[in-house]
Amino acid sequence: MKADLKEHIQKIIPLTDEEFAFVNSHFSTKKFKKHQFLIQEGDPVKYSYFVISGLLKLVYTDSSAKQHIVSFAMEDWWESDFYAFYTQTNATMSLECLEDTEVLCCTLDDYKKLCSGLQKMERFFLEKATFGFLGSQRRIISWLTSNSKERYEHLLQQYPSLFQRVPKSLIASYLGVSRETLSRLSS
Amino acid sequence: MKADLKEHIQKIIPLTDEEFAFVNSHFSTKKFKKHQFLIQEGDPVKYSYFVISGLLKLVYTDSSAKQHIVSFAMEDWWESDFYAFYTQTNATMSLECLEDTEVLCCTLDDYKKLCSGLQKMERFFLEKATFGFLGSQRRIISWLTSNSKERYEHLLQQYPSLFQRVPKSLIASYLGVSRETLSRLSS
DNA sequence: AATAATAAGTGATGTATATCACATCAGGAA
DNA sequence: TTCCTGATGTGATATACATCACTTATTATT
Repeated sequence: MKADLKEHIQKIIPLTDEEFAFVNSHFSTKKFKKHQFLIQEGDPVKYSYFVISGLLKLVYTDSSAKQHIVSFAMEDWWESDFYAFYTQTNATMSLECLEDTEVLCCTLDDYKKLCSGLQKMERFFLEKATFGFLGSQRRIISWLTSNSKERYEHLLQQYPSLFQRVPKSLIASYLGVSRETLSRLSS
Repeated sequence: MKADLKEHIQKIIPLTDEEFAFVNSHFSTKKFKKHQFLIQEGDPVKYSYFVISGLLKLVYTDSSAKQHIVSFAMEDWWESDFYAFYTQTNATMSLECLEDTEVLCCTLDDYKKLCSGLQKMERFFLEKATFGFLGSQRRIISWLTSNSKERYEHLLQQYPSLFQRVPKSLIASYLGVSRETLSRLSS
């Protein structure tokens, strides 16, 4: 299972077995069932998660109790309420399983030790953060330049598997349109 | 002028004079006049920029030649077409002066040397990338949860000075509404 | 198997926003 | 000055999308 993490890191930076043992010691494994919460809005955020298997949704609930999908997290993705995690404040979002899910967990303390103890890991996280930023920027550009139908088709093309795994109402919420509109777009 | 950079870095990580001299040696200074381009769509992106004074717009031009403001960059901000910069590909966006602007320039090569040569700088850039990501995520959430008027008011409250410095048509483009709609919102 | 809950499609209607057209005003260049 | 360009406001109209209401199909629960 933890072999997944090693491979994931190696895509960016090669690690010796010894180095990986060090990395490994900063993670713990947890399993969750569908519908379980890894993070609940209002609670402290203890971990940053690396998804080994399964699927999660990161949800922001607005003042009128409407839920918005901020992101999905599938195999090989990192997810958390990162703002709350880094600043050690309470969660403003929730993280919930859409399928049975297995994750590796890393506390902020372990994250910092990992970065200080092994410069390669700081490099690794820098690369992750950079491309995370670029991904968000692309999503913003897609908002600015495309209509709902184009955004829908772009997502379909980028993550076809997602459409097999989650109800369309959640896809709609991620795209920022109503489920009725999404239904009409796809027909 | 370069004192600005030192102060900016020190907000995150203290540097000795010697360390700062090392950092400094990886930047060059450039000045641009209003309407000049730092990056032109289609050209290679040689630098990542730190804004000392002035104001820039990062613009994405869509297939129907319509311009969209991806971001503004003011004093103390880092800006570039980061995807093109990191991957050394050609720019898909342009970066243009809205005012006379002075910047510090860093090549990808120097960026890498900075990170390898001084772990503090890798830490610094990791923090910048992380909070850059979080900023973009907040902007996405604001898209998902708010209407145009709310997004307008939120921006006004967050960056009141921007409204003194740029025409409202550009604010509209940043918010993703037409300039006519923005005009009606603000009245 | 029976019942309930969730997912998905679709019509009718209202609303926010884009688009087009035009008027006004300010600042810079000849 | 006079001319031009860019910025801003505002009416009229078109359009994309949300919302509400209802139906049908699928999946989960007892």
